[in-house]
Amino acid sequence: MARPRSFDRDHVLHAAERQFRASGYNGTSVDDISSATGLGRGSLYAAFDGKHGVLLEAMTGYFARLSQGPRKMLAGPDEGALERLHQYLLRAVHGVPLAADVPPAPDRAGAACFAAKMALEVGASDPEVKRLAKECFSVVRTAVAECVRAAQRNGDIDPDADPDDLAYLLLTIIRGTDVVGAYGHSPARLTSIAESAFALLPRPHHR
Amino acid sequence: MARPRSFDRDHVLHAAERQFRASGYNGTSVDDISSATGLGRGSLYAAFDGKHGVLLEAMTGYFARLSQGPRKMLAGPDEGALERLHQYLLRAVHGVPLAADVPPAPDRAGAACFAAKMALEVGASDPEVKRLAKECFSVVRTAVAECVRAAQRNGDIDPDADPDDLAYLLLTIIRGTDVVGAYGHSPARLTSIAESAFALLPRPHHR
DNA sequence: ACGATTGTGTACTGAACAGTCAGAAACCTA
DNA sequence: TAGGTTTCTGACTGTTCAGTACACAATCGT
Repeated sequence: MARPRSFDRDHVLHAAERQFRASGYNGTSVDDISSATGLGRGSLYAAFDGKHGVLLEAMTGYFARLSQGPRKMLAGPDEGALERLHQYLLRAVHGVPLAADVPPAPDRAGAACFAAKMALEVGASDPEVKRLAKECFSVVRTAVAECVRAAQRNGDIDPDADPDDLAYLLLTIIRGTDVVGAYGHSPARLTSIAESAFALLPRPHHR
Repeated sequence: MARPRSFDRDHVLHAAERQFRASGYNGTSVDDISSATGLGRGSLYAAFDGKHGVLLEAMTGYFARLSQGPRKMLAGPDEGALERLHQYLLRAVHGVPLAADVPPAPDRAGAACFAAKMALEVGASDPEVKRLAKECFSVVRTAVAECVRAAQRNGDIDPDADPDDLAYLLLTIIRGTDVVGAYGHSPARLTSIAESAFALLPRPHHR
């Protein structure tokens, strides 16, 4: 009995995320979002309550998408946990996939953690953004810590090491590649960083 | 025969840097800079050629200031190089000092690498900013690599390890703490990250 | 003390901005 | 096919922005 909406909500949020990534939050105007998504200004305000609403929903969608990665890749039996961590590290340093079907990333700068990027720009004055970014970090860190514990149970990582400490360190490395990868290092170098980090993980003392 | 300028250039750039840090580049208006520095718009344009000029000069000044840190802390004889690296790591994860006389940092979010923050926001469309950020990363990485080599010569780090690989990894960790430290972890956790990273450095095999 | 020269602050301009609104369009039901 | 409801569209508003122009004040050599 009413006109149905003619756009796909997720598709719009995706386009907006790309735009925010490219221009930053304050560097993106509502007209930019309108152009990028194809939505008129009116529809934008009706559906998302303006620019800030678009950001929050885009970040929420990103969070849901991001969470699946580490959870799917890192969960599993104790056996093979170390290798899962290895593979996850190798992938994570190359950025967050923008969609489910594009595993690595076309360019590293555009594949930086969306939450981290927005938090660095406006998080200081935007508690909602700050909170969402914290959640993003938390979900990755928790999944990594759980995988470390699994590897410890399997005897692949030194049982004396604090799994939370290691998870914090690995998360820091992954986020660090967002910064240095975007404006410093080549993909090969990022792989090398991941391999170095993995190689330095504390192994159990033999006997 | 002419009136001398009545403001200290470095002091103005410092205040502008604080403002850019707090609000981001696009989130800072020329009036904001004017208020923060006490300079009128006219003087601002005459001395720095507008907002973008202020940013570039502020980043250049930051770069000069930043460079001194790792160079002073990391250079020295081979003996003690490992411990210098240790101390540098412990300090670096807590941020870049805003001035020479305030060693640690009042709040971690405000002490993130200025170059990294600006590069993440506008680097994609601003080659000058991108270049300055790369230089910042490069000077830290080079100093760290040199210190690693010194520690290797002294027998404190595994001579088979690639010092450049280690330097890239350590730089990534330091930059990563800019992100996670600002919006995730406590200072104590940052110290713990630095200690973990240091502890994992590859030591020489004891015979 | 004077005038040339430079710093300083304010007022102005055209453009871009976020947000609003009224009317046109599309859909389902009847 | 007509009615009612929701979405879409594009134009409009007041505000803010970056950058410029200009008048005034301050300083120094002479």
